[in-house]
Amino acid sequence: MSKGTETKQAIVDEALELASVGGIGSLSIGALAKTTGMSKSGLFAHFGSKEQLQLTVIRSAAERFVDMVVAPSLKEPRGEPRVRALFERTMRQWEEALPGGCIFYALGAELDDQPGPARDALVETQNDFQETVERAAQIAIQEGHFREDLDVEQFAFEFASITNAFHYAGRLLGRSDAPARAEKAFNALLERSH
Amino acid sequence: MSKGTETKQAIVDEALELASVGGIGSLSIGALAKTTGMSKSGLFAHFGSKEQLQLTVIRSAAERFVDMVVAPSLKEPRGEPRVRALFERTMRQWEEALPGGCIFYALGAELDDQPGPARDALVETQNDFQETVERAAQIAIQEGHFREDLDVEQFAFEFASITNAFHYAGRLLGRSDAPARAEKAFNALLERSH
DNA sequence: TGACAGCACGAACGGTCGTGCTATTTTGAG
DNA sequence: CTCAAAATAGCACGACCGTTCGTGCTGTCA
Repeated sequence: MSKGTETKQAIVDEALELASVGGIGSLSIGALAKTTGMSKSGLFAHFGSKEQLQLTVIRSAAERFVDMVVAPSLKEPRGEPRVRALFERTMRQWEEALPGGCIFYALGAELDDQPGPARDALVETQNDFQETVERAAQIAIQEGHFREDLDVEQFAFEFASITNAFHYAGRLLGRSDAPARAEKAFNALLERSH
Repeated sequence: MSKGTETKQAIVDEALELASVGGIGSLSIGALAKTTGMSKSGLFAHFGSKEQLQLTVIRSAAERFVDMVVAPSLKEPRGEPRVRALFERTMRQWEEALPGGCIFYALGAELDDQPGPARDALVETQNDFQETVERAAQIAIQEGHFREDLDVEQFAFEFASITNAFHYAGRLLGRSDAPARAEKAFNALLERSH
Protein backbone atom coordinates (compact mmCIF):
# COMPACT_ATOMS: atom_id res chain seq x y z
CA MET A 1 0.00 0.00 0.00
CA SER A 2 1.45 3.34 -1.06
CA LYS A 3 1.99 6.16 1.36
CA GLY A 4 -0.97 7.99 -0.09
CA THR A 5 -3.56 5.29 0.34
CA GLU A 6 -2.15 4.51 3.75
CA THR A 7 -2.70 8.07 4.90
CA LYS A 8 -6.10 8.15 3.30
CA GLN A 9 -7.16 5.03 5.13
CA ALA A 10 -5.98 6.49 8.43
CA ILE A 11 -8.01 9.61 7.75
CA VAL A 12 -11.12 7.60 6.95
CA ASP A 13 -10.72 5.50 10.09
CA GLU A 14 -10.52 8.64 12.17
CA ALA A 15 -13.47 10.14 10.29
CA LEU A 16 -15.55 7.06 11.06
CA GLU A 17 -15.06 7.57 14.77
CA LEU A 18 -15.93 11.24 14.58
CA ALA A 19 -18.97 10.59 12.40
CA SER A 20 -20.27 7.83 14.63
CA VAL A 21 -20.43 10.32 17.47
CA GLY A 22 -21.50 13.56 15.86
CA GLY A 23 -22.98 12.45 12.58
CA ILE A 24 -21.72 13.03 9.09
CA GLY A 25 -22.69 16.67 9.20
CA SER A 26 -20.28 17.37 12.01
CA LEU A 27 -17.40 15.97 10.01
CA SER A 28 -15.41 19.10 9.35
CA ILE A 29 -12.20 19.13 7.37
CA GLY A 30 -10.58 21.34 9.98
CA ALA A 31 -11.44 19.16 12.94
CA LEU A 32 -10.42 16.04 11.08
CA ALA A 33 -7.11 17.64 10.15
CA LYS A 34 -6.46 18.46 13.77
CA THR A 35 -7.09 14.96 15.10
CA THR A 36 -5.02 13.36 12.37
CA GLY A 37 -2.23 15.91 12.76
CA MET A 38 -2.38 17.01 9.15
CA SER A 39 -2.95 20.31 7.46
CA LYS A 40 -6.42 21.06 6.18
CA SER A 41 -5.24 21.38 2.61
CA GLY A 42 -3.14 18.24 2.71
CA LEU A 43 -6.05 16.24 4.00
CA PHE A 44 -8.46 17.85 1.59
CA ALA A 45 -6.32 16.88 -1.40
CA HIS A 46 -7.07 13.22 -0.75
CA PHE A 47 -10.76 13.68 -1.42
CA GLY A 48 -11.28 16.74 -3.57
CA SER A 49 -14.52 17.72 -1.91
CA LYS A 50 -16.34 17.26 1.33
CA GLU A 51 -19.01 15.27 -0.40
CA GLN A 52 -16.42 12.78 -1.61
CA LEU A 53 -15.06 12.49 1.91
CA GLN A 54 -18.54 11.70 3.20
CA LEU A 55 -19.10 9.12 0.51
CA THR A 56 -15.78 7.46 1.25
CA VAL A 57 -16.66 7.29 4.93
CA ILE A 58 -20.04 5.70 4.25
CA ARG A 59 -18.55 3.14 1.87
CA SER A 60 -15.87 2.31 4.37
CA ALA A 61 -18.46 1.79 7.07
CA ALA A 62 -20.38 -0.53 4.77
CA GLU A 63 -17.24 -2.57 4.08
CA ARG A 64 -16.56 -2.87 7.77
CA PHE A 65 -20.09 -4.05 8.39
CA VAL A 66 -19.86 -6.66 5.68
CA ASP A 67 -16.52 -7.89 6.99
CA MET A 68 -17.53 -8.03 10.62
CA VAL A 69 -21.18 -9.06 10.40
CA VAL A 70 -22.38 -10.36 7.06
CA ALA A 71 -19.44 -12.41 5.87
CA PRO A 72 -18.86 -14.33 9.13
CA SER A 73 -22.57 -14.99 9.49
CA LEU A 74 -22.75 -16.52 6.03
CA LYS A 75 -20.26 -19.12 7.22
CA GLU A 76 -22.72 -20.34 9.82
CA PRO A 77 -24.96 -23.30 9.00
CA ARG A 78 -27.89 -22.54 6.71
CA GLY A 79 -31.21 -21.74 8.34
CA GLU A 80 -31.94 -20.47 11.80
CA PRO A 81 -28.32 -20.50 13.05
CA ARG A 82 -27.38 -18.13 10.25
CA VAL A 83 -30.29 -15.83 10.99
CA ARG A 84 -29.37 -15.79 14.63
CA ALA A 85 -25.74 -15.09 13.80
CA LEU A 86 -26.78 -12.07 11.74
CA PHE A 87 -28.68 -10.73 14.70
CA GLU A 88 -26.05 -11.39 17.35
CA ARG A 89 -23.24 -9.98 15.26
CA THR A 90 -25.20 -6.90 14.32
CA MET A 91 -25.80 -6.11 17.94
CA ARG A 92 -22.26 -6.85 19.03
CA GLN A 93 -20.85 -4.79 16.19
CA TRP A 94 -22.77 -1.76 17.33
CA GLU A 95 -21.62 -2.07 20.88
CA GLU A 96 -17.96 -2.55 20.16
CA ALA A 97 -16.84 -1.19 16.84
CA LEU A 98 -17.22 2.57 17.13
CA PRO A 99 -17.36 4.99 20.04
CA GLY A 100 -20.68 6.42 18.89
CA GLY A 101 -22.35 3.09 18.28
CA CYS A 102 -23.81 2.09 14.95
CA ILE A 103 -22.98 4.77 12.42
CA PHE A 104 -25.84 3.72 10.16
CA TYR A 105 -28.31 4.51 12.89
CA ALA A 106 -26.93 8.05 13.20
CA LEU A 107 -26.73 8.52 9.45
CA GLY A 108 -30.20 7.18 8.84
CA ALA A 109 -31.88 9.81 10.94
CA GLU A 110 -29.58 12.50 9.66
CA LEU A 111 -29.93 11.86 5.95
CA ASP A 112 -33.53 10.71 5.67
CA ASP A 113 -34.62 14.11 4.43
CA GLN A 114 -31.47 15.19 2.66
CA PRO A 115 -31.35 13.85 -0.89
CA GLY A 116 -27.96 13.39 -2.46
CA PRO A 117 -25.20 10.88 -3.10
CA ALA A 118 -24.55 10.33 0.59
CA ARG A 119 -28.13 9.41 1.25
CA ASP A 120 -28.23 7.20 -1.82
CA ALA A 121 -25.14 5.31 -0.73
CA LEU A 122 -26.57 4.79 2.73
CA VAL A 123 -29.92 3.58 1.46
CA GLU A 124 -28.16 1.12 -0.80
CA THR A 125 -26.24 -0.44 2.08
CA GLN A 126 -29.38 -0.69 4.17
CA ASN A 127 -31.36 -2.30 1.38
CA ASP A 128 -28.55 -4.74 0.79
CA PHE A 129 -28.60 -5.82 4.41
CA GLN A 130 -32.35 -6.04 4.42
CA GLU A 131 -32.14 -8.42 1.47
CA THR A 132 -29.45 -10.44 3.20
CA VAL A 133 -31.78 -10.97 6.14
CA GLU A 134 -34.66 -11.87 3.86
CA ARG A 135 -32.54 -14.40 2.01
CA ALA A 136 -31.36 -15.97 5.25
CA ALA A 137 -34.98 -16.26 6.39
CA GLN A 138 -35.97 -17.79 3.08
CA ILE A 139 -33.26 -20.40 3.49
CA ALA A 140 -34.50 -21.11 7.00
CA ILE A 141 -37.87 -21.89 5.48
CA GLN A 142 -36.26 -24.28 3.01
CA GLU A 143 -34.40 -25.96 5.85
CA GLY A 144 -37.66 -26.45 7.68
CA HIS A 145 -36.66 -24.21 10.58
CA PHE A 146 -39.26 -21.56 9.79
CA ARG A 147 -42.83 -22.22 8.76
CA GLU A 148 -43.60 -22.20 5.07
CA ASP A 149 -46.01 -19.28 5.01
CA LEU A 150 -43.65 -16.92 6.81
CA ASP A 151 -43.59 -13.42 5.34
CA VAL A 152 -39.83 -12.92 4.98
CA GLU A 153 -40.15 -9.20 4.26
CA GLN A 154 -42.11 -8.77 7.44
CA PHE A 155 -39.48 -10.81 9.23
CA ALA A 156 -36.73 -8.49 7.97
CA PHE A 157 -38.79 -5.46 8.99
CA GLU A 158 -39.13 -6.71 12.53
CA PHE A 159 -35.50 -7.79 12.59
CA ALA A 160 -34.48 -4.21 11.83
CA SER A 161 -36.98 -2.82 14.28
CA ILE A 162 -35.42 -4.74 17.14
CA THR A 163 -31.86 -3.71 16.35
CA ASN A 164 -32.97 -0.12 15.97
CA ALA A 165 -34.76 -0.16 19.29
CA PHE A 166 -31.72 -1.72 20.91
CA HIS A 167 -29.70 1.27 19.84
CA TYR A 168 -32.40 3.72 20.87
CA ALA A 169 -32.93 2.28 24.34
CA GLY A 170 -29.29 1.58 25.05
CA ARG A 171 -27.59 4.61 23.59
CA LEU A 172 -30.12 7.37 24.02
CA LEU A 173 -32.12 6.35 27.04
CA GLY A 174 -29.07 4.75 28.63
CA ARG A 175 -30.96 1.67 29.68
CA SER A 176 -28.68 -1.15 30.66
CA ASP A 177 -31.36 -3.75 30.04
CA ALA A 178 -31.46 -2.92 26.33
CA PRO A 179 -29.48 -6.01 25.23
CA ALA A 180 -31.71 -8.29 27.26
CA ARG A 181 -34.86 -6.62 25.94
CA ALA A 182 -33.65 -6.93 22.37
CA GLU A 183 -32.69 -10.55 22.90
CA LYS A 184 -36.10 -11.32 24.33
CA ALA A 185 -37.85 -9.58 21.46
CA PHE A 186 -35.76 -11.47 18.95
CA ASN A 187 -36.46 -14.79 20.58
CA ALA A 188 -40.16 -14.01 20.43
CA LEU A 189 -39.76 -13.20 16.74
CA LEU A 190 -38.04 -16.54 16.12
CA GLU A 191 -40.73 -18.28 18.09
CA ARG A 192 -43.44 -16.79 15.92
CA SER A 193 -41.51 -17.81 12.81
CA HIS A 194 -41.40 -21.51 13.65
CA MET B 1 -50.64 37.06 24.29
CA SER B 2 -48.18 39.89 23.95
CA LYS B 3 -46.48 40.67 20.69
CA GLY B 4 -43.24 39.25 22.01
CA THR B 5 -44.47 35.81 22.93
CA GLU B 6 -46.46 35.70 19.72
CA THR B 7 -43.34 36.29 17.64
CA LYS B 8 -41.41 33.85 19.76
CA GLN B 9 -43.99 31.15 19.17
CA ALA B 10 -43.86 31.79 15.42
CA ILE B 11 -40.08 31.45 15.50
CA VAL B 12 -40.26 28.19 17.39
CA ASP B 13 -42.84 26.80 14.98
CA GLU B 14 -40.59 27.61 12.08
CA ALA B 15 -37.61 26.16 13.93
CA LEU B 16 -39.51 22.92 14.48
CA GLU B 17 -39.95 22.48 10.76
CA LEU B 18 -36.32 23.18 10.03
CA ALA B 19 -35.12 20.90 12.82
CA SER B 20 -37.37 18.04 11.76
CA VAL B 21 -35.64 18.05 8.39
CA GLY B 22 -32.04 18.82 9.17
CA GLY B 23 -31.74 18.06 12.85
CA ILE B 24 -31.17 20.38 15.73
CA GLY B 25 -27.57 20.92 14.75
CA SER B 26 -28.55 22.47 11.45
CA LEU B 27 -30.70 25.04 13.22
CA SER B 28 -28.76 28.21 12.55
CA ILE B 29 -29.79 31.61 13.82
CA GLY B 30 -29.08 33.14 10.44
CA ALA B 31 -31.16 30.70 8.44
CA LEU B 32 -34.00 30.91 10.93
CA ALA B 33 -33.94 34.70 10.72
CA LYS B 34 -34.16 34.55 6.97
CA THR B 35 -37.17 32.24 6.84
CA THR B 36 -39.01 34.23 9.51
CA GLY B 37 -38.13 37.54 7.91
CA MET B 38 -36.37 38.88 10.97
CA SER B 39 -32.92 40.14 11.68
CA LYS B 40 -30.45 37.80 13.30
CA SER B 41 -30.06 39.97 16.36
CA GLY B 42 -33.76 40.57 16.76
CA LEU B 43 -34.45 36.89 16.70
CA PHE B 44 -31.50 36.10 18.91
CA ALA B 45 -32.78 38.45 21.62
CA HIS B 46 -35.74 36.16 22.21
CA PHE B 47 -33.54 33.31 23.39
CA GLY B 48 -30.23 34.69 24.56
CA SER B 49 -28.25 31.71 23.36
CA LYS B 50 -28.46 28.99 20.80
CA GLU B 51 -28.69 26.39 23.50
CA GLN B 52 -31.81 28.06 24.88
CA LEU B 53 -33.30 28.10 21.40
CA GLN B 54 -32.67 24.37 21.06
CA LEU B 55 -34.18 23.66 24.45
CA THR B 56 -37.24 25.72 23.62
CA VAL B 57 -37.67 23.81 20.38
CA ILE B 58 -37.42 20.44 22.10
CA ARG B 59 -39.88 21.45 24.80
CA SER B 60 -42.27 22.76 22.20
CA ALA B 61 -42.07 19.49 20.29
CA ALA B 62 -42.81 17.61 23.48
CA GLU B 63 -45.87 19.78 24.14
CA ARG B 64 -47.12 19.18 20.63
CA PHE B 65 -46.70 15.47 21.04
CA VAL B 66 -48.59 15.46 24.32
CA ASP B 67 -51.39 17.54 22.82
CA MET B 68 -51.74 15.55 19.63
CA VAL B 69 -50.97 12.02 20.81
CA VAL B 70 -50.97 11.43 24.54
CA ALA B 71 -53.85 13.60 25.70
CA PRO B 72 -56.39 12.42 23.08
CA SER B 73 -55.39 8.81 23.63
CA LEU B 74 -56.02 9.08 27.34
CA LYS B 75 -59.61 9.94 26.54
CA GLU B 76 -60.06 6.57 24.89
CA PRO B 77 -61.51 3.71 26.95
CA ARG B 78 -59.12 2.11 29.40
CA GLY B 79 -57.28 -0.98 28.25
CA GLU B 80 -56.47 -2.15 24.78
CA PRO B 81 -58.33 0.66 22.96
CA ARG B 82 -56.16 3.20 24.73
CA VAL B 83 -52.98 1.29 23.90
CA ARG B 84 -54.02 1.07 20.30
CA ALA B 85 -54.85 4.77 20.19
CA LEU B 86 -51.37 5.59 21.45
CA PHE B 87 -49.90 3.58 18.62
CA GLU B 88 -52.13 4.86 15.84
CA ARG B 89 -51.75 8.47 16.88
CA THR B 90 -48.00 8.19 17.23
CA MET B 91 -47.71 6.93 13.69
CA ARG B 92 -50.13 9.44 12.24
CA GLN B 93 -48.41 12.30 14.04
CA TRP B 94 -45.13 11.43 12.44
CA GLU B 95 -46.58 11.28 8.99
CA GLU B 96 -48.49 14.52 9.13
CA ALA B 97 -47.20 16.97 11.67
CA LEU B 98 -43.78 17.97 10.39
CA PRO B 99 -42.14 17.95 6.98
CA GLY B 100 -39.19 15.90 8.24
CA GLY B 101 -41.26 13.36 10.10
CA CYS B 102 -40.87 12.65 13.77
CA ILE B 103 -38.42 15.14 15.22
CA PHE B 104 -37.65 12.88 18.18
CA TYR B 105 -36.35 10.24 15.84
CA ALA B 106 -33.94 12.71 14.27
CA LEU B 107 -32.92 14.16 17.61
CA GLY B 108 -32.44 10.77 19.21
CA ALA B 109 -29.77 9.71 16.79
CA GLU B 110 -28.20 13.15 16.79
CA LEU B 111 -27.91 13.66 20.52
CA ASP B 112 -27.28 10.14 21.77
CA ASP B 113 -23.57 10.85 22.13
CA GLN B 114 -23.71 14.53 22.91
CA PRO B 115 -24.27 15.15 26.61
CA GLY B 116 -25.91 18.40 27.60
CA PRO B 117 -29.22 20.03 28.43
CA ALA B 118 -30.67 19.33 24.99
CA ARG B 119 -30.02 15.63 25.31
CA ASP B 120 -31.33 15.60 28.87
CA ALA B 121 -34.55 17.28 27.82
CA LEU B 122 -35.01 14.82 24.98
CA VAL B 123 -34.35 11.78 27.14
CA GLU B 124 -36.87 13.05 29.66
CA THR B 125 -39.63 13.30 27.07
CA GLN B 126 -38.84 9.84 25.75
CA ASN B 127 -38.85 8.30 29.19
CA ASP B 128 -42.15 10.01 29.94
CA PHE B 129 -43.73 8.51 26.87
CA GLN B 130 -42.25 5.11 27.62
CA GLU B 131 -43.90 5.25 31.04
CA THR B 132 -47.17 6.33 29.50
CA VAL B 133 -47.15 3.24 27.33
CA GLU B 134 -46.23 1.03 30.26
CA ARG B 135 -49.07 2.48 32.33
CA ALA B 136 -51.55 1.96 29.52
CA ALA B 137 -50.42 -1.65 29.19
CA GLN B 138 -50.72 -2.14 32.94
CA ILE B 139 -54.29 -0.88 32.81
CA ALA B 140 -55.00 -3.25 29.94
CA ILE B 141 -53.91 -6.06 32.23
CA GLN B 142 -56.28 -4.85 34.94
CA GLU B 143 -59.08 -4.68 32.41
CA GLY B 144 -58.43 -8.25 31.44
CA HIS B 145 -57.42 -7.36 27.89
CA PHE B 146 -53.81 -8.39 28.34
CA ARG B 147 -52.63 -11.49 30.14
CA GLU B 148 -51.59 -11.08 33.76
CA ASP B 149 -47.96 -12.09 33.41
CA LEU B 150 -47.24 -9.62 30.60
CA ASP B 151 -43.93 -7.81 30.95
CA VAL B 152 -45.08 -4.23 30.45
CA GLU B 153 -41.55 -2.88 30.12
CA GLN B 154 -40.89 -5.36 27.36
CA PHE B 155 -44.18 -4.34 25.79
CA ALA B 156 -43.12 -0.69 25.78
CA PHE B 157 -39.74 -1.64 24.33
CA GLU B 158 -41.34 -3.45 21.43
CA PHE B 159 -43.89 -0.68 21.01
CA ALA B 160 -41.06 1.80 20.51
CA SER B 161 -39.20 -0.57 18.25
CA ILE B 162 -42.10 -0.76 15.84
CA THR B 163 -42.63 2.98 15.64
CA ASN B 164 -38.91 3.47 15.16
CA ALA B 165 -38.78 0.93 12.38
CA PHE B 166 -41.79 2.55 10.76
CA HIS B 167 -39.86 5.76 10.51
CA TYR B 168 -36.72 4.03 9.34
CA ALA B 169 -38.37 2.01 6.59
CA GLY B 170 -40.73 4.73 5.46
CA ARG B 171 -38.56 7.81 5.64
CA LEU B 172 -35.10 6.52 4.90
CA LEU B 173 -35.67 3.49 2.72
CA GLY B 174 -38.70 5.10 1.13
CA ARG B 175 -40.78 1.96 1.40
CA SER B 176 -44.45 2.60 0.87
CA ASP B 177 -45.43 -0.56 2.70
CA ALA B 178 -43.96 0.73 5.95
CA PRO B 179 -47.34 1.63 7.51
CA ALA B 180 -48.74 -1.80 6.68
CA ARG B 181 -45.63 -3.54 8.02
CA ALA B 182 -45.78 -1.56 11.24
CA GLU B 183 -49.47 -2.26 11.61
CA LYS B 184 -48.91 -5.96 11.12
CA ALA B 185 -46.08 -6.00 13.64
CA PHE B 186 -48.20 -4.15 16.17
CA ASN B 187 -51.11 -6.52 15.72
CA ALA B 188 -48.75 -9.41 16.32
CA LEU B 189 -47.54 -7.70 19.48
CA LEU B 190 -51.10 -7.27 20.72
CA GLU B 191 -51.82 -10.88 19.85
CA ARG B 192 -48.92 -12.06 21.99
CA SER B 193 -50.10 -9.85 24.83
CA HIS B 194 -53.53 -11.43 25.09
C1' DT C 1 22.33 14.26 -12.99
C1' DG C 2 17.90 15.91 -14.41
C1' DA C 3 12.99 15.46 -14.99
C1' DC C 4 9.01 14.19 -12.81
C1' DA C 5 5.20 12.47 -9.99
C1' DG C 6 3.19 12.02 -5.35
C1' DC C 7 2.31 14.17 -1.22
C1' DA C 8 1.88 17.63 2.22
C1' DC C 9 2.34 22.39 3.56
C1' DG C 10 0.88 27.52 4.80
C1' DA C 11 -1.70 31.39 3.38
C1' DA C 12 -5.65 33.31 1.83
C1' DC C 13 -10.45 33.59 -0.18
C1' DG C 14 -15.55 34.52 0.52
C1' DG C 15 -19.11 32.82 3.66
C1' DT C 16 -21.61 31.64 7.70
C1' DC C 17 -21.55 30.78 12.45
C1' DG C 18 -22.97 32.56 17.41
C1' DT C 19 -22.85 36.50 20.06
C1' DG C 20 -22.07 41.04 21.79
C1' DC C 21 -23.07 46.13 21.56
C1' DT C 22 -25.92 50.43 20.45
C1' DA C 23 -29.77 52.60 18.07
C1' DT C 24 -34.29 52.77 16.56
C1' DT C 25 -38.90 51.50 16.21
C1' DT C 26 -43.16 49.59 18.11
C1' DT C 27 -46.20 48.57 21.76
C1' DG C 28 -49.35 49.15 25.46
C1' DA C 29 -50.62 51.20 30.00
C1' DG C 30 -51.58 55.57 32.38
C1' DC D 1 -51.35 61.62 23.96
C1' DT D 2 -47.33 60.56 26.57
C1' DC D 3 -43.68 57.96 27.83
C1' DA D 4 -41.35 54.11 29.68
C1' DA D 5 -40.69 49.48 28.38
C1' DA D 6 -40.41 45.99 25.12
C1' DA D 7 -39.16 44.48 20.63
C1' DT D 8 -36.45 44.74 16.69
C1' DA D 9 -32.74 46.39 13.66
C1' DG D 10 -27.92 47.56 12.45
C1' DC D 11 -23.31 46.70 12.86
C1' DA D 12 -19.07 44.52 14.25
C1' DC D 13 -16.29 40.84 16.36
C1' DG D 14 -13.66 36.51 16.26
C1' DA D 15 -13.96 31.77 14.97
C1' DC D 16 -14.56 28.28 11.82
C1' DC D 17 -16.30 26.61 7.31
C1' DG D 18 -14.95 24.41 2.47
C1' DT D 19 -12.00 25.49 -1.08
C1' DT D 20 -8.12 27.23 -4.05
C1' DC D 21 -3.49 28.35 -4.91
C1' DG D 22 1.40 28.38 -5.04
C1' DT D 23 5.25 26.04 -3.07
C1' DG D 24 8.47 22.74 -1.18
C1' DC D 25 9.82 18.42 -0.04
C1' DT D 26 10.90 13.26 -1.24
C1' DG D 27 11.58 9.38 -3.83
C1' DT D 28 11.50 7.16 -8.64
C1' DC D 29 12.73 6.61 -13.23
C1' DA D 30 15.29 8.01 -17.48
